[in-house]
Amino acid sequence: MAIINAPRGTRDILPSESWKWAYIINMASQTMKDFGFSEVHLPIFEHTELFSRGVGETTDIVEKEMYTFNDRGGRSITLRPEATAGVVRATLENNLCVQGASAKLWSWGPMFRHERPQKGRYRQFYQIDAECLGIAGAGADVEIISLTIELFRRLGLKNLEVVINSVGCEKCRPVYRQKLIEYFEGHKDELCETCLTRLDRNPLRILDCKNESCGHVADNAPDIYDSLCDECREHFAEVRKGLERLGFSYRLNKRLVRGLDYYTKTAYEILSGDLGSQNAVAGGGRYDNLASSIGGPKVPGVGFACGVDRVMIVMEEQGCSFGKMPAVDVYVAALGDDSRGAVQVLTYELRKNNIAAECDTSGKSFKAQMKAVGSCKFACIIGTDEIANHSVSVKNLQDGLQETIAYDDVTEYIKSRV
RNA sequence: GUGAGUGUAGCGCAAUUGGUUAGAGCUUCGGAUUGUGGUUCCGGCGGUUGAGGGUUCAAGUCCCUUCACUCACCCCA
Repeated sequence: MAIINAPRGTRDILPSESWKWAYIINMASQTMKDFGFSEVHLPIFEHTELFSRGVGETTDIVEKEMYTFNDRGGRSITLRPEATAGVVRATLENNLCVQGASAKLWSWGPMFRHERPQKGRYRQFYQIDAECLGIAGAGADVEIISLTIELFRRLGLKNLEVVINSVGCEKCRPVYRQKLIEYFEGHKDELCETCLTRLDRNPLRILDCKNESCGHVADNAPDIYDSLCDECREHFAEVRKGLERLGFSYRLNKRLVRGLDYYTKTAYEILSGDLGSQNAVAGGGRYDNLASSIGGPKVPGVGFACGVDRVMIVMEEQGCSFGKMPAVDVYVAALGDDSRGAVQVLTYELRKNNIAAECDTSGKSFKAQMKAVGSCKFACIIGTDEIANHSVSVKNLQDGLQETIAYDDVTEYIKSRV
């Protein structure tokens, strides 16, 4: 019988990598704390409706990428394809944003999208996510963008590009949408097949199409900046001013249309050239209508998601540091079977004192145990002599010098030296 | 969902135009005067060549099917 393997698009994060993941998450945690964001843990599955209404019925995510199933009660459940909808749901449900209060929340964990896997794209992938809810002003947008940039700065990522745009609001976007439809109607024969269906469903997405012919048509399409209402125009100007004040450089891309319907006003992405085709390490924007689209009051929000898998790829590619790999400091070796019990006792004693210690439990010979010390700093050796003297032979594995230490002093001896 | 490429030991690889019993290296395990690691030396374990079928005297090698992985399209983190 063939061995069962992990489902397509999933993978195991093994010891050789997991400590690097911990480094990234710890860095995120510290950065979030410095920016005043509080961590939340949310469900990995939600009612399907949350995403179909929140993310948008016509988005690729909802149309073809969700892991949806009926649970035993007949409810339609979906493994979260993104984090924002869940955070907004939790904020409303727990009244974190009532009476003018705002909430700054962050989270991290797995997301699920049924796509064909490739470099930097998995069916189960991990995102670090931050959301600022209840603040309509551009200051919140700037804070979120600066948070993203600062996280990457701390992680040591280089050669990133910040791309921003404004996609308008419920007042001005319909106007722009109509202009686009009128324009593209006149160039139907030059559009690709998918763009023809986008024409009446989501014409903004045509701007984003990478098809050459569509690109040429889109080059001459009406400019969104000519259609922005005063409020959106001013908001966008303030975001840009804020970014410049903080000394960030960025690129404007009026064709940046993100694949999720809930974005209003600010949309941005952070791109890396070291990722291959999937070049976004983070993306986000403002979503002032999301709360009301899932049945809540109108609560403005802005946030971002960062792909941990992709950050990892870029960091490896650029040779970034992940800090020190965790290592055991002390190896306790038994010389002769009679001392195996004493070895386990001493090992536990060291561990109780927060000293990382290891001993053999598989019956290895003394020689084999000594071979296993690896990168330890000290070896503690217990044989019949040591048991008789109530002592331990402690060998410094860096200089090879060995001392005999009274058993009761060993923990202190090691503690002061690791 | 579409396209291309790749599947040989735990890992990364080799095997002439199809030709004996598929090989080294690393890892692992054991050993080198029976109480002392990293280096070195010696040895052992390890494979239904992804799976199934076909062509052939003969298939890791050629053909078909299938599965998996990778990259790309699409879309995005």
